[in-house]
Amino acid sequence: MPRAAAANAPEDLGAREKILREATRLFAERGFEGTSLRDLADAVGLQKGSLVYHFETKENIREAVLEALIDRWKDIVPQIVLTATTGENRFERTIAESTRFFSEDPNRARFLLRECLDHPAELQARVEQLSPWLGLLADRIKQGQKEGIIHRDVDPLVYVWGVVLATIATMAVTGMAAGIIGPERTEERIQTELIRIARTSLFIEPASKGANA
Amino acid sequence: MPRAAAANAPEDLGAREKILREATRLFAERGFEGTSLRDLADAVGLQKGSLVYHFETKENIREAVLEALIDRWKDIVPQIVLTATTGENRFERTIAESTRFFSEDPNRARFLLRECLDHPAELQARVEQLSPWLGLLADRIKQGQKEGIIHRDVDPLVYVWGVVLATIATMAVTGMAAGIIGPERTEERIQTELIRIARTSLFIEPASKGANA
DNA sequence: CCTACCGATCGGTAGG
DNA sequence: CCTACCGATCGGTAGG
Repeated sequence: MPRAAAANAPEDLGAREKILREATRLFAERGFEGTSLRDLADAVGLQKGSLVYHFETKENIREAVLEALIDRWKDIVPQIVLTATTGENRFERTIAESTRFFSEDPNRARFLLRECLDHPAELQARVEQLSPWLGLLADRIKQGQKEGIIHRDVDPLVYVWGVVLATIATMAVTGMAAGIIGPERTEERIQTELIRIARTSLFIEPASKGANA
Repeated sequence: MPRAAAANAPEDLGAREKILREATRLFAERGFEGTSLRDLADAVGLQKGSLVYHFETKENIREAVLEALIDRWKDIVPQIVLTATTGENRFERTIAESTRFFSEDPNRARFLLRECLDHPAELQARVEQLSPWLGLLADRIKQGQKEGIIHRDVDPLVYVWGVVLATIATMAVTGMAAGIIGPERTEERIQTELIRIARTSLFIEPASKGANA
């Protein structure tokens, strides 16, 4: 019986994970303030007292969801940086890997975007933990500038931040775009154009695929 | 005394506008569900019963805030389209005008972004009303493609949607960026890079200022 | 993990 | 536009 925070008995993991999964979805769709413990308990199939048993407070559930999301993100970032520095088609593969995390579950993007709005200071501190990794990507861009294959007037860190933010925002509201750009192949067209903008605004000349150092 | 929706007596405009102004701010900062009628009444300096007297329901306040925001946006869009089709430095001036509406009050961007998350279907319908204007911008891009000054592989509508969304998202979380890209000239650097990305990914060659048709 | 229950606050009404 | 008040729901507690 996990009365405190850290414990995790065998059967317990299932319950905690189920709660976190449904909480991610509901917080993403309706927001933290728009989701009651009752809503969440119903979605999981428990009584709300049981949620308190596992997490003590609603606020703790929010933090656990954020923590789990950022942990999964951290697992992926090193791989992204590696992709950005080795092999062929680096750029396309880097963007694709960055996008996948959010495109495979847009609720991650929605939850993160809501957190940016609800708790900007906390999110800023979290994102600063990723600074070293973003710095590595920025260094790659600086190197490309010296090599003459990347536009000299790119602001490397701002560019990286812009691409990350644009990816999250695009994925978060992906459903809305259909009304403007038409219902056919909406997601694919957005994805393609996002990559095109990111590539064309970065590299100097050969915009065709496979042309990156 | 305006008992119904449409009325507006002389002294009444002041109260309604005050309520809408504080509601925009609070909904932007804390979200609709995170703002109680009590919070709003305190901010305006009234009793919450008085808010109900003016708007009948909390939901009506949300709709009035959205309506007011979109009305102000609609006033600006035609001017933006005009700028995009005449005069020198069209591109820079077009982006600058598009950005100003949100940069002069980031709470507009925050509220709109929250609405996109809270009520995607409703926002989609609203944005569709702007479709003709966005279509005009897309037409300008298509013309530029024929003239050979804009990349042929640009997806015009998706590009326009992407720039609008990136602008709103950037302005909405502008405070967070300082943690990543440093505290100096943060906003200016973001603005500059956003314009650079938009310009470079659109025009084929002469990226220097003043070079647009 | 459930049942029963708590004070506080919610949006909204009534009456003036 | 205020005062007084309503039932419903909120997050959380107690006890098992």
